[in-house]
Amino acid sequence: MGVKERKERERVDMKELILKSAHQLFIDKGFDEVSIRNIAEAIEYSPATIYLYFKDKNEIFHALHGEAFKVFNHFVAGVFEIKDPFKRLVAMGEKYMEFTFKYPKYYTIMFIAEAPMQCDESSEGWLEGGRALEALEGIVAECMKQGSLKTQPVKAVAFTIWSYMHGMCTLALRDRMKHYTEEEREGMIEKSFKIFIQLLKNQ
Amino acid sequence: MGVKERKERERVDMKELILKSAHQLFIDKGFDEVSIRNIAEAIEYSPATIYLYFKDKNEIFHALHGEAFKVFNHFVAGVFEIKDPFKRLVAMGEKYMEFTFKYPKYYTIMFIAEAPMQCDESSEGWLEGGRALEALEGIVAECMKQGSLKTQPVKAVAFTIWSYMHGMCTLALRDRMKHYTEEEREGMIEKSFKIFIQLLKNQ
DNA sequence: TAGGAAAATGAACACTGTTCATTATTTTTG
DNA sequence: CAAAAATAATGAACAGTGTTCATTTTCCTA
Repeated sequence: MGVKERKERERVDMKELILKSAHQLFIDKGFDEVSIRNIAEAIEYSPATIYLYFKDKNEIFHALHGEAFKVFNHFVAGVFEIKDPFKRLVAMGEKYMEFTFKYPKYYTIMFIAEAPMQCDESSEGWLEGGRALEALEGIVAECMKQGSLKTQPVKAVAFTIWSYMHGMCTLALRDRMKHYTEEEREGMIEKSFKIFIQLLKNQ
Repeated sequence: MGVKERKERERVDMKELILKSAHQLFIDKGFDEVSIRNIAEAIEYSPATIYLYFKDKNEIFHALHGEAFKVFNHFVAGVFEIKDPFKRLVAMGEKYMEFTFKYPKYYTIMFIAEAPMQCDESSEGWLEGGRALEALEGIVAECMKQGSLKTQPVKAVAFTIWSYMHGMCTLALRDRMKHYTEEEREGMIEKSFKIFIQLLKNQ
């Protein structure tokens, strides 16, 4: 009498199949450029079938949003091996940039795409994202304890750092550095990052 | 024999009519949400007519991109009255934020929307944008001369400041501050801005 | 094996940007 | 002033989008 159980399994499998396919297409083309029909074709089902497993395209967005944060957290996990908190902070920043340019579509869905607003903050993506932010705040707090950062409200400092990293990454990602010459552009991010680190340190 | 001249005038008028209409719709709804048919309907012409005056929707994007930067430059123009360069820098940052939240659609087209790539850097928008960046660099240079900023490569420092401002504004604009409670969110931007100013100053 | 539930689908709806042959208007010419 | 040429505007179409729903197919149970 395990029919119900099997059906449930099949349902989960189907959701995963859709998501896996959407995921792949998404990395290649970006969310807006992937259509329900694309996904349907890839898994050899009718477009209407997708709607039996996901309410709408936004619900697929959600799932990918969560996925992206998981990939991110996994990607930066290595830096927590670093003992010195300030070095860890710097490494975190470097990893952040690396992630941005390695997975621009992920970055877009995580931080740039207009958020699917009906979602509760308890969704996979926001939870996973919150974890990343808490990790940053943890490092910042440690730095303050250690004395490598001036003691100030931890959350606000972490937010300041995040803002800077995010700003720089998105300016580059969205091609808003045309004002700089080719050569300038090359080193600008690197230089700026060093300057910002110095700003933080020299307090 | 002023027919040619009049026709040219009419052509310019028509382009302006289209743009004016597109502009209004755009501010209300954003670029992606405005369709050629919307614009056509607003000016009481057929959609096909639009294509006699603009190559495609992207060319309209361009024009709006330029417009947005003009509005921006006009919006922040007041700060140049301020004598003290560091105070001018701070005022500039405040105006930047004010602009962002007052004209989110403008901000989006200026800095967030995927840039229309076929465009040469000599387009209206980039020129006007370059002017804004140069203004910032000018202020930064003055601050260094005055001693209120540590002497460092001007362009890189200006880019660092811009990155921070841009990052914070886009995180807010794109609703990526859900991790903070309502009360936190209120003051977070303000606090962070103060922290950043202090970071710059205390060198 | 028949009947009912569940799953999958084809076709449609209302949109989108864009093109192009056709029609309407305006200007020039005989 | 009328005919011809040039210009301007359009309706209809194409290929695409997200989404819905009546219909069909598949599966499970009695």
